[in-house]
Amino acid sequence: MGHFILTDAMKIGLAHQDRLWFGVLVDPQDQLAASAFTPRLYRLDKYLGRVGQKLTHSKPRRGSHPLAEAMVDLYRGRDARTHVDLAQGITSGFQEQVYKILRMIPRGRVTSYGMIASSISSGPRAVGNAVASNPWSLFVPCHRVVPSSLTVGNYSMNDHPNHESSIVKKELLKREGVFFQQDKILPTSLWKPRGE
DNA sequence: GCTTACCACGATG
DNA sequence: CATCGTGGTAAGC
Repeated sequence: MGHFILTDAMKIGLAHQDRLWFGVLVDPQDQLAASAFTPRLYRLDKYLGRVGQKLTHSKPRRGSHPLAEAMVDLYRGRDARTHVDLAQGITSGFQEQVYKILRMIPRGRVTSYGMIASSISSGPRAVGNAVASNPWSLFVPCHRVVPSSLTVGNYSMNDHPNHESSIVKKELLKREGVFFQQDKILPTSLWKPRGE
């Protein structure tokens, strides 16, 4: 039986965004099965509930969990924990390859879909697909992937990508120390994955 | 099983 | 701006 943990509403200091909900799904071995944050509570419920249902066949419950706190810390730009146990075997092999690279992107830096693709001999759209279905929001930093144009690009937050989400992505990157000039990221902040 | 439509992309003109 | 190539997925036969 798994745990579906939902944290309290958070108020955060963005101009266009006055609150966010954070939640994590933790398996019986205390490994992180999924994490999500969104302005719409029902989306969080829906997403984490669905993953939980698939994984555990049991009703998740609400409560508190240190990982949820860690998630909020990450959101606020603090590096709470250096290591988090991620549940294994819930993503495809290709996704694993991509997520492994995401976890190497240093704080304060970004990389591009295309650069990841060439480092694993794949295509940028395929990488986009994988990045978009990252189950471990914030813990696996998919927000550090941007288009080759060095604009912030899209971010879905378990919804269709939209403007609000892109603002969140941009604020996250700024807080992590990525350099912007207007809406463009400076090339200094670009990090290149090592080839295979 | 196979086919197709859909994409958080990229290169080109 | 438009268009096309592209690889991986999931949903539909």
